[in-house]
Amino acid sequence: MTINDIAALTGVAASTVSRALSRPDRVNRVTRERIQAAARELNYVPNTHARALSSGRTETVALLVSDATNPFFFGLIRGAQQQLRAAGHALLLIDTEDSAELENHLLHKVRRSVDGVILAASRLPERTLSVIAAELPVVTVNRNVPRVRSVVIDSPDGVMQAVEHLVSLGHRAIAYVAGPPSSWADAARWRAMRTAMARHGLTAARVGPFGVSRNSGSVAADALLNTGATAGVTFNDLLAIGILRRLAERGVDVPGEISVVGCDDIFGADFCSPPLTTLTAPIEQAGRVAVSMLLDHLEHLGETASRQTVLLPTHLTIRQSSGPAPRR
Amino acid sequence: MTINDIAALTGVAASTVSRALSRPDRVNRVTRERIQAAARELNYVPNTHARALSSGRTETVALLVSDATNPFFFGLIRGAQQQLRAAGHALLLIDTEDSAELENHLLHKVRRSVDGVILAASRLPERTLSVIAAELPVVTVNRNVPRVRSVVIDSPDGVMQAVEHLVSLGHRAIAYVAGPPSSWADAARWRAMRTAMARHGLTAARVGPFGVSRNSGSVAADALLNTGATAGVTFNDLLAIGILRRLAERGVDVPGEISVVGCDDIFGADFCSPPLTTLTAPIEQAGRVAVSMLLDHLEHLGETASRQTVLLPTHLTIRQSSGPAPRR
DNA sequence: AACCGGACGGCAATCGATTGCCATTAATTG
DNA sequence: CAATTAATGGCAATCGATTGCCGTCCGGTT
Repeated sequence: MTINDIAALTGVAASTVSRALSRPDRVNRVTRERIQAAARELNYVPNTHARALSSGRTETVALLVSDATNPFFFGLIRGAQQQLRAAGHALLLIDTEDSAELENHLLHKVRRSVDGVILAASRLPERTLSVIAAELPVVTVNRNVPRVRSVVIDSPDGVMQAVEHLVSLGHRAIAYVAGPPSSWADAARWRAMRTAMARHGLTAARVGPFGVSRNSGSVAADALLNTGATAGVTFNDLLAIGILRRLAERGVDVPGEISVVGCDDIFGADFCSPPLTTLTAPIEQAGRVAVSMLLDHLEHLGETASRQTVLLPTHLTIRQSSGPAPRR
Repeated sequence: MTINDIAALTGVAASTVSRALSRPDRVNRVTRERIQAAARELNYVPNTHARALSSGRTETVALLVSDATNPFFFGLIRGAQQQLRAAGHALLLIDTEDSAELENHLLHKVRRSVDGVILAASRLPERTLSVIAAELPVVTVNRNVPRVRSVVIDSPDGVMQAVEHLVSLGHRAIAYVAGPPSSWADAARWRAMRTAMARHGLTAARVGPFGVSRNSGSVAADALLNTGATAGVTFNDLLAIGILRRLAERGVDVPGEISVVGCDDIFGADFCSPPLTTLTAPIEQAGRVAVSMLLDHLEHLGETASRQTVLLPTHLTIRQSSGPAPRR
């Protein structure tokens, strides 16, 4: 089942078999068809590693996520996987465990064994990222670095919508519940939050940073209550759901006493209790777009990129975790 | 940054470098250390593909899931990923889109590029599975095939617990909400359900099969109500959560009018409303164990396996979706 | 002194495909 | 009709590591 077996069987040279299979126009129709028939017959599958070794193309893309258990990434993985399969590429999934060091280490390790990488929620400093992008095709998700192509979900815009929503409901004291300090998205959201608040002559409170797990939600909920805010916008839904649970435990009525707005609209946001008002992000699409950009880039290496950054819109999905500000 | 560069730099043959790095005891201490130092210096990372080509070992394992969006698999992916990283192996994630054909096709495709595969929720017939297992190290999850090692989550036992639970609450008419017909686990659960019911002189109703998505939950809920059952045990939590939503829409009180028990205890099962009574499965552990078994098998190829099947216990986690049977 | 065996390291084949280059043949053209 | 060009397919090098085999050196035996 190697190219040589087929060559022997059809009485041509191995190189011809190779061509018949990968550059069909380079070989005569009848020869080609004979070869292809034989290949099909023998159930031939080219050896990925041999191909990679000689051609340099691996047909494999690595997707680095900071935490494989975070439902946010499920959509991303799904989208990426879909698009990659359509292109006949494989998906190497890598969990960086939220550590910049590990991320860097693993990146170096796979550098030579993939065609490119997608960095979802990279924790790497901008400089490192630039270096890596120079030696390996990279697409980042939710992370903007000069000269590195990226797909970013426009949650800052969404955060503004969220603030408008809350302000229109009479909220004046609104807090931002922060996520990981090394998260670019976190910084962007906080910035947007302050801007939006300022527009109404208000200033946003801020609590955190918190880890992005439901457990951190307990601490976050308590901190949120301490600010005296009547509404909180959280870094992501996981945190928000955790907060909701803690508030329920403490007997705090949501949205009666406090409103909570999440971010991402992950699996579960629509059926937690109360269902979460959140910024719906096109996560799966982000995964698909990231792959498309990467593959596109791979095909036109050397050419100047048409578009370096794709901004995906979000919208506020209002459910039952947000409501009118309580009367004082 | 190849083995040859290091060889040139240290003035030894490439073969010596290779040995110094992979079979340290085959080379003199001082030579070895000189080489290792140089390797570290140059930030050398062996080329995966070259290594795979000559040695046959790829240090890569494929994980095939039937649907990457199903939260059940998240835990599995996570567990597998963890264990693989610990062993320095890579994870190739493959989504078979619930199609036996595609699964088979993709398996053949990756056959030569991985050391082994983990089949989570395989849709393949037993015969095909046997054939594949003969030519490639395989570990299945939740699927029992002779001569193929596997880790199975003992949900049949859990189903019995669930039935006991429901019967003790006064339920007599209990229905099983079935999943995909090609799912081995589904068959096993249904069997367990009938056995458990029979023990009490009862017979279980059965509705389905349904696809495993929340949307199928709507249809399933209606079908479930039609049976007149006062309780339903579902193939999995995703379905159960979908059912819960539909029941809420229709104004049916859970557990007042009907009890619902899920299976797996996925993310979300604890915070849907009402929180779902379900069979808690050690999913992440299953992923870890599957990888361990596979790696272990790889190390002792040829030897007779110590244990072919690992059975992981489940337990019933009682939440608020199950309660006393309604009075008639 | 002759011999033996182990430690060490080099040589070269090998894994399976890709690809630049060249030879052959056929077709086109002035 | 000679000559240029295009189509086709083979040869052999190459990618980067691994590994079986062999030679050399050295210390220890008898």
